[in-house]
Amino acid sequence: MAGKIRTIYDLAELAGVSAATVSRALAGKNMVNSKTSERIRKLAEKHDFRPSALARNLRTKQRGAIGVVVPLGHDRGQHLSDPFFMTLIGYLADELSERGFDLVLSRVIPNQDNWLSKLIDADRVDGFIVIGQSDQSEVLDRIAGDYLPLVAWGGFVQGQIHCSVGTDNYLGGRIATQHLIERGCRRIVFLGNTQAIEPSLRLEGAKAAIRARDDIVLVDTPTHFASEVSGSDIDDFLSQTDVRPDGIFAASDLIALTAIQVLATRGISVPGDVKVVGYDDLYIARTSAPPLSTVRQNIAAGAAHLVGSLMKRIAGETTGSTILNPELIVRGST
Amino acid sequence: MAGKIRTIYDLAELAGVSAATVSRALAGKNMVNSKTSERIRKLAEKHDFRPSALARNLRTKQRGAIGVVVPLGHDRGQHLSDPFFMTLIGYLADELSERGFDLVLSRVIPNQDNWLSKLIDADRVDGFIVIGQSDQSEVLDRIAGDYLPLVAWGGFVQGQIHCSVGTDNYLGGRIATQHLIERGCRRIVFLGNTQAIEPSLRLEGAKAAIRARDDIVLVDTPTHFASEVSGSDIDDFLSQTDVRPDGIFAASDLIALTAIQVLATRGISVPGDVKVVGYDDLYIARTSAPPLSTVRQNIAAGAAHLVGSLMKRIAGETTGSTILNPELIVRGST
DNA sequence: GATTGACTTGCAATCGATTGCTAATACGAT
DNA sequence: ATCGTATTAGCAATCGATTGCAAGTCAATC
Repeated sequence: MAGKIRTIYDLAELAGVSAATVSRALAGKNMVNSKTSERIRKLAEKHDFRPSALARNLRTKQRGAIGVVVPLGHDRGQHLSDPFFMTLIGYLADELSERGFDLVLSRVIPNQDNWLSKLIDADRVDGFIVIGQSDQSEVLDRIAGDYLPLVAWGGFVQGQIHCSVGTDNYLGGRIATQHLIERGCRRIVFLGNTQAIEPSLRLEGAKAAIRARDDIVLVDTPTHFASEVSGSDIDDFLSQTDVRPDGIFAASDLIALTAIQVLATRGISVPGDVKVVGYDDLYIARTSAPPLSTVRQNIAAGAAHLVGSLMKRIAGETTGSTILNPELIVRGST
Repeated sequence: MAGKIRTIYDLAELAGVSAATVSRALAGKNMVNSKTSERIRKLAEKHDFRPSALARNLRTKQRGAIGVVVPLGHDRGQHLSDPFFMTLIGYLADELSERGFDLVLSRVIPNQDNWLSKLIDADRVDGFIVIGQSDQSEVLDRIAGDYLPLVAWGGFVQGQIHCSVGTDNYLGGRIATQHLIERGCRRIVFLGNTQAIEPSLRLEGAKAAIRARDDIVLVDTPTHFASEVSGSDIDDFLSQTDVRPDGIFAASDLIALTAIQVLATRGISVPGDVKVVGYDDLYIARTSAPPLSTVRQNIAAGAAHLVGSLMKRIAGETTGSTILNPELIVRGST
């Protein structure tokens, strides 16, 4: 009975009009008489009929979906569970569904240069949001010339062609380090993997903060850190270095918390012996012991900008990159 | 030049055959002459042409995508960033893309009973994986009669109609509690929100573990705990209760770690004064201080079973629920 | 009474594949 | 030379919408 209505033709027959009219009525075009339109709408509601999105997409060449892609190598560990990415994806899901788009999630292992072209050719989505460009900036730049609807989260570097949204990592690194200096730190260690663009910018900022001071030592990152820095990495590093740090600037909250744990096992107190500042201001930063001082990235705002820019690009406009301001949040660890 | 090939008709013209032949050659049907087929394949490769998935889907009524849906209320906090779910989603992404399916992520606020029907009616995917059924078990059961391709992660209860994959929460709760008892705990607190099915089963298991013993007290969960239990919730609870616990069984690693932090601020040592056991065995359980004893859920295996069952159901078979064995992992917190 | 124009509606082409059926060709067997 | 049987290829319908264009209705205007 009620299950009979599958297509607009069925509904058209039921309503005694043509499929074209049904299509227009359901699409809310004011081209049709308001009474007819209303009647059709009621009927559709009653049989809870929804026109096939697929057929519409074929005709209109719109997909109604956005690809969210996280490039990560298997050799780099299980990245997709990174709480920062996940929080961002959560907000993206909200923003996109509000605008009627599905979110198609892909994780790719960028071992071939054409991973992005392949995704684009598959033609299943209207545009892409790339999260965590890591070291794939050239790939993005190469594509950006031909393919408009693509926006990336992450660091901005002078001269880049693709559109990115992110916080000012350089500034974030600087204010974090300045904060440590103000708290009296003189031997500062930076923990993070500088192969990815964002951490390396944060390190640059940190260097800038100590530039004018010759009483302060910044210990550079050993670049062999995996992007998911583990406790033993940090432990090894602290054993090797002859500088006993009194301040740690970590490139993420996760690294910072790991560092605090490692310090605890060595009997070093935070913030007594060493002060620690993180990056991101995730939920876990608030609940840790001690609560973590950190550089806040406004993830909700970031998601809104990513989607906003992408929508403009889908509409054919070009957009510039967006750089949000990071904000220092001072808590118990410094 | 190279950009001219958009449809199989273009390619057909180029190859001097009909579109039907191109379609069959590209689909790998052995109905076409192998030389013709090879030639067409080469040509497609050269112009890197891929037939429109959309048009195919319209014709074949297959979508090539799976909906992964996380039901959560806004009033229940930002659930999507729950590290357990996210780890699971990561594995699901792998399993699905291996089988050529896209992963369409939706978070829904189940404030209307028809959230699932709406998703199904939208007809954009071949099937659904529901993660974290929480209190929506009836909704799933109601749908399960009519709609085959749906599998849920989570607890299994006798008599349920829908297909679920999960660990034996009852058993997990029992072995966790037995472990605490063996370690000498006599006043045990369960922390978790028993409105959701999984935690409530874990609590049942815990009760079973102490049933035979009358020298042991189990303090029930206050049900007003939000599903994302916060530190202050736990703090409040510990203040209210007159039983000073010597063992805590937390319904998730996250809750367990939060509890350990709260205890630390009260000057209570773990595992000295109180022993704590968590649930899930996430990455964070290994790196916490002290490392967390916990009940391990094999997430990778779970993802494989979810996708496996779903594929069978898409093919028209029915499948029973899968119950994986939880495993106690003993670390420093007990 | 004819013309105009604003509103509505329907016809039919189109998006880009897939596939049942038919037709043509080749090859071996009788 | 004829027939039977595989092979191989093409025609045309189909999936379920959208939309440009044409046509019809009806009231207002000249």
